[in-house]
Order: sequence, then structure tokens, then C-alpha cells
Amino acid sequence: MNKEVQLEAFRKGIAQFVTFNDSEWEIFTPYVSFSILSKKEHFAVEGKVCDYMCFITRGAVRYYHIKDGQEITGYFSFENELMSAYKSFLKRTPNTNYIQALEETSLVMISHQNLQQMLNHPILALKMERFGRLIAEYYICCYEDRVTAFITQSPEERYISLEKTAKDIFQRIPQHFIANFLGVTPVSLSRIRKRTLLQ
Amino acid sequence: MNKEVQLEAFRKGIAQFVTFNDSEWEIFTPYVSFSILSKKEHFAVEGKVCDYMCFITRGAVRYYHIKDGQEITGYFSFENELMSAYKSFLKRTPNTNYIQALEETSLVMISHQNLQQMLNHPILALKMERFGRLIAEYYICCYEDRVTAFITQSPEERYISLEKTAKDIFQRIPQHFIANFLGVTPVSLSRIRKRTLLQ
DNA sequence: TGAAATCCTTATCTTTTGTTAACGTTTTCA
DNA sequence: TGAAAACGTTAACAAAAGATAAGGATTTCA
Repeated sequence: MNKEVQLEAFRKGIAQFVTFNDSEWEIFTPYVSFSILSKKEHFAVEGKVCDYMCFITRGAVRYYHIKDGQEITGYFSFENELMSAYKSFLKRTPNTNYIQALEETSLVMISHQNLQQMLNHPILALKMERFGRLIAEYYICCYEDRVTAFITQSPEERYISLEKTAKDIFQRIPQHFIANFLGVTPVSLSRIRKRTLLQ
Repeated sequence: MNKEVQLEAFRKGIAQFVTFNDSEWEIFTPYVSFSILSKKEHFAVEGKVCDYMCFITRGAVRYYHIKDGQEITGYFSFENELMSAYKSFLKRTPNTNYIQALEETSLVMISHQNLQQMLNHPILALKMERFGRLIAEYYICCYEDRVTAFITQSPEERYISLEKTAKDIFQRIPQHFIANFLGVTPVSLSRIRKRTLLQ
């Protein structure tokens, strides 16, 4: 996929937040860069400050923590979604988790430095503030749902609703990663699946 | 507490996000209003769109869902914190949970309509976009930590870290609400407390 | 002030999850 | 291609959590 195509996908993907007219887009695009992660390559690691906010044009990544030497996967991002070690990127603090490509993954990237420059750019500033606000608000809503699921649902109920809303994820992501994401061990998810199949 | 005092507390409380100079503040303040919730009064209920974003100058509230006729408390907010049915307020969709005062609670409020006016105000716009962005980013970081706790920690570990970071909450909030917040039943939290005391 | 409601603990029993290990299948990659 | 790694399932046992009910203390509020 060449850069023009990726930029178009990016422009379309962020249109839910903010739309740039052609002259704004011309100012905007020089601030972005491109990268490809090979499978299993890390985009972010514990202890380092994350310098990029990304848009995935192809591929998938997982976010995981290491606790007692064990990897625990907390989240996934796929093509046409944003990806970053958000907290580290925003606060400029060392990252506390890892982000790793599950497949070969293509990225459109904005560095923190370039984002600051755009936030100070006379023409782009207001739109970029709004862009940042709407992205953050979007993720707050996602997080709200996710926390609500942990509070109000059992692991089995969370599995069932994932199965309903994103069945294809099971064809694409190893099941033991999904288990972590649901808040249980891989063994437990295997049992839940058997249980719910029988019912 | 009179309005002047509350406004000062508000101004100080949001200084972590954005600071207004005196002339900006003079434009800003007419857009805010005040309210008092008596104990057990609801600020937000399921099915209604939340029209206000608030700053608590005194008191405390809990956020809860009703599932199978049972109330499940998911979060709390206290004085000098922001409070809103955020998702409903932002998306203008019916709220899916309840917010109720745990004590008599004083609020400084901004209506959605007034917020939109400020976002269109020539002088305030940029600062308000930034304000909104920084608030949202702040809450994203909070949510990130909360989800991480559910993924990587057991209920007992979550209890222990709450006990470390916010011991005073146990003096102020009924324990069965805290149990829900930690993702367990009240009976289970009682057992966890006994267990961790003995160790 | 006194009855009702709220709240925490404890006990009992059931269900679910965690832990560890083993096994067979599939995938990976040198 | 072939050995190693990764993966999902199952079993067995231990630990934890859910559900329900009962009892006693505290708080609420008419």
C-alpha cells in the first residue's frame, strides 16, 4: 500500500472526528510519517516514553502488561483504528505496558513534537485542539463501556457479548489473548466456551 | 458556601487543565450555574440525556447501574472533582446509569448548551477546546489505570491498593458500594477484609 | 424516641475460577 | 522439511467468589 492510499484511508478514518479541507490537508500531511511493523515487532515497550500517535492502515496489534513474568493482554487495535500508548504519549511518562504487532502492520504516525507544532500552528491550532478533544472523548466512551462490563457482567457474559459484537476476532486473534482481554485465564475461557456451546 | 467561594474553588480546581485570566473569567462565569443535591437525590437517571457537566465543591456522589433489579455502584466522585454522565452528555444519548448524591452536595454546573456557546465564542473557543481536550485526556488516563487493574489484579489486590491509595474512602462510603466498585459482591469484600487482616 | 431501614459479618452450600500438568494438533521458521 | 514452539482442550485439585439467609449493630427519620 503506497503512501497516497494510506493517507486517504487516514483522512477517511478520522473524518468521524474532524474533516480537513484540501488546503488544510496540504498543511497537515507533511507532519505525518509512515512505518511498518513486522509481525511480533514492538511499537512500545515498558519504560520508554511513547513518541507517536498512530493510525493503523493494515494489520493488528495487542497491548499487554507483564506481571510476575507473565504477559497479560489488555486490548487490541485493528486497521482503521488509532493506536498509541496513550497515557505515556500524553503525559510524557515512561510507558507501563507493551504494544506488539500481531501481523505485519502499516502505520500512519504523528510524533508528539509534530502534534505540538500543529497545536501552535495559526491555521491548524483550533482544529487540532478539537481533533484531540474528540478523539479523547471517543475513547472515554469506549472505556466507560469496558469498565461497566467488568462491573456488571460475569466473565461468561462478557464472552457472550464479545461473541455477539465481534465474532471475527476469534478467527484472527489467539484465544489466550482474548481470555486476558475478558479478564480470565485461557483455561477458564476454554471452559466457558464449552459451557456456552452445550447450553 | 456562597457562589463567590464556589467559583474560586472551581477556578482553582480546573487550573490543572487551563487557567483563565481575569477578563476571560469575566466572560466565562456567566455561563455557569449552581445547584445543591440533597442526600440521596439523583443528578442523573437512566433514560434521560444528561445536560450538565459539573464541578463538586462539597459532597460526594456515586454512579450506579441497575442490573436484574440490583443496584451496582461503579464509581464515586468527591469535592474538587468533575462529575457528569459523561457519555450521555457528550453524545446526547439517553443515560444508561444513575448518579446519586451520597451526602448533601454542592455543584458548579455548565450546561451542554452553554458549553457549545463557549466553543463558538470568539475569545473563549480555543481555550475551551483545550479545556475539553485536557479533561478528556485526564479521564482517559484514569480509565486506563482502572481497566489495567481489572485485567492484571485479583479482587484482593485491587482492595489492597485501594486501601493504600484512598484509605479514607472506607470512612466515608458504605462498604457494599465499594465492593461493587472493586468488582465483587459485598459478602466477598467482607471476606477479603478479614483475610487480609489476618495475614 | 422508637420502629424501620441500612449495614456488616458470618455460615453454608454451590458455582466458578485459578493452578498445574499432560496431551494432541497446528504453526512457525531455521 | 523437520524440530521446536505455540496453541487449545481436558483433568484434578485448591482457592475464591456467588447466592442466600440469619443475626446483631448502627443509623435514619417520621
